[in-house]
Amino acid sequence: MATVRDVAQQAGVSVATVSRALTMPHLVNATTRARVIGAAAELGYRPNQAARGLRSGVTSNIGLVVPDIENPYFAAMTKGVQHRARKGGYSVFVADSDEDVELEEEVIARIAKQVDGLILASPRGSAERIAQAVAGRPTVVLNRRIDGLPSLLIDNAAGIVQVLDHLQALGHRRIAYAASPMSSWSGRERIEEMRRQAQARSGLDIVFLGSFPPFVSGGYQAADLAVASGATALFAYNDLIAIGALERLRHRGIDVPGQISVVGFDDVAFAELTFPTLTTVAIPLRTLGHRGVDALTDLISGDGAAGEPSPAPVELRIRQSTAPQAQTPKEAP
Amino acid sequence: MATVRDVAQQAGVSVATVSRALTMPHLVNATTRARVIGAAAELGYRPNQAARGLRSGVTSNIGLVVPDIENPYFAAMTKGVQHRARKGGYSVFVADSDEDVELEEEVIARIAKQVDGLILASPRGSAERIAQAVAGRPTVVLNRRIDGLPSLLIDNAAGIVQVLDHLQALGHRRIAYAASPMSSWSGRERIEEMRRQAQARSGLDIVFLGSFPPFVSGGYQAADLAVASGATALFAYNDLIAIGALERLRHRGIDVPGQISVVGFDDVAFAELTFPTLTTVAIPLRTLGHRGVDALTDLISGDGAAGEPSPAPVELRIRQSTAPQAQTPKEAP
DNA sequence: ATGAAAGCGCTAACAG
DNA sequence: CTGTTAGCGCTTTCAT
Repeated sequence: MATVRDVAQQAGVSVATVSRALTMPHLVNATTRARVIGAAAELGYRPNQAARGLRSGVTSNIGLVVPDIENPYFAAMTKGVQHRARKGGYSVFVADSDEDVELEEEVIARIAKQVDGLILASPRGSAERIAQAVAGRPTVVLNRRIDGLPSLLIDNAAGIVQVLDHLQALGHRRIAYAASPMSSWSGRERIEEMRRQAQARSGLDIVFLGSFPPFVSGGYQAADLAVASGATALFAYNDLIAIGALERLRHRGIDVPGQISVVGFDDVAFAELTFPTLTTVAIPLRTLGHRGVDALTDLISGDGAAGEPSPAPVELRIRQSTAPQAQTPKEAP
Repeated sequence: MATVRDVAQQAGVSVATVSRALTMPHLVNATTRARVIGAAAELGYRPNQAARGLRSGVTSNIGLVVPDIENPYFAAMTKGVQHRARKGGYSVFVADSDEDVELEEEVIARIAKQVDGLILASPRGSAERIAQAVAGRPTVVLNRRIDGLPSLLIDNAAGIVQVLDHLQALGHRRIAYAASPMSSWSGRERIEEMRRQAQARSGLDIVFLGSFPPFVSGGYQAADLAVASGATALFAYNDLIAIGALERLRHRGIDVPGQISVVGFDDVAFAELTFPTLTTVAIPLRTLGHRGVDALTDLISGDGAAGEPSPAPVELRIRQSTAPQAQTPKEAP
């Protein structure tokens, strides 16, 4: 465990010079700099970030808070954050709150002092309490708006419009929407847009179902209700619900998309591996993670932050789970 | 950002007393303790772990290194680690090495000084260089053996025996094995056991295919080769390959399990959502994460470590992707 | 361009 | 039981 002192001794200079040679190379003579670098390499010296942070206020760490790292939605975001963070020289604390809002504040408090900033991917939980938990730390929020904190949003409304356009074009006139709990920010945003569209579109009958837990299990419930409602298409709050519905419908022997079309939202990794493959709205999850890190570093360095960026575009991925309404019950194309 | 000093002032005691009241409550008078706790709460004081670690050598942080956080296999392990770590009062640095061995050493070096210990879930990469990168830090390795480091293994051999027993009982006599690259430790362990079983079992013909990348894409290749080999069953190194094979076979119109049975390994979350659902060997991934944290804390505190623990048991989960060899090509039961 | 010294927030010795 | 002091490893004035 070599320290600056060891390197200084080895190089025959003071600790201050070692520090300078490593962090502000231009302030030190080329020859001595080389000696220091050499000594550091020889001893396998790695600076102690904690000590560095204590003195300078810069930890080169960021914190990421997710409700469930095993959920492919958050796993993809995390991947994006990790990737960009590494490139920026940051290490990342990942805090999994286990879907527990109380725990979320606790884990935030635990890491807050050890990071330069935080990225929150917390769809649930009270905005005020979250805002208060991060108290002062530079913080970016993903796919949610919290007053006073910069947010990176996605264009939920556009996704919904694309889905409804698609389903209407296929001749569907009665569509079931499987909503998430209203505790979810994007759940609220999506259902509001659905309501708006239900008003705006004539000849379209939207049946609101739920709420359902935004997991595969929620889809089991949603499928039965959708069938009972007489809808010819089921649009789920997210892919997990849609995937659960697919499974339930298969168990019941109801053909998708022959008898009912199914659409998800998010385009998680497995959406193209289901049977039938899932038509869904692709969110740039990895990119959102990238942009989260970028926004955070901007925030930390004080520059940028020139107004909220526009919501990230989404894209409808048409796969096998949707087909024309009148199609005879056979395999999808 | 309240510090000990602020709390001390507020409570009318010295900083040392504040520190004691918070970390060794039994050493301080009940009345003053209450005053300190009160003052701390009032000011919203949270100790700076970095400073604490610098002085005491205890950071209450652990590091977890995975090749790809988005891979459901590692996501599940991570979940287990997170969960247990939180209960133990630890925060966790998660380092995603992006499947890059060089990067792995780099990220380890970056976090090593900020943690009390490391958990490595790195199937690839040179054992020596890894052992050297963690140099001195308490470290536990998951599902891999590295000389000099405590390992938590799983019973790969038992899993393979169970699969082959199962397939033989179903009448399969010619089985293709889709291997992973030999850079993977468990890949080597599994193929060795397959070779051993191929020798030991008479009347069983094992066709070794590959290696294939241990991802869904690898399954596309494996499926075609398995079919061409005349095998009636395909046993894949892991679930991702198996899932890829399932998809490829479906595209080719080859019925599973009617024409060929498919078996995976790992039982990742998605394995029971494929079509047909995947017969596979369940590894207690979450539990492995738990045990990793436990082993690490034992290692840190010096106690325990009484010899290597026995490999974690695995369990064959028979689902729809396997059926008797002679079965007529129709839907699985 | 370099060194000496102070100090980030905290805990561990050492007194009392 | 409590306060004083030193110092973890590092960066940053302040001198020189």
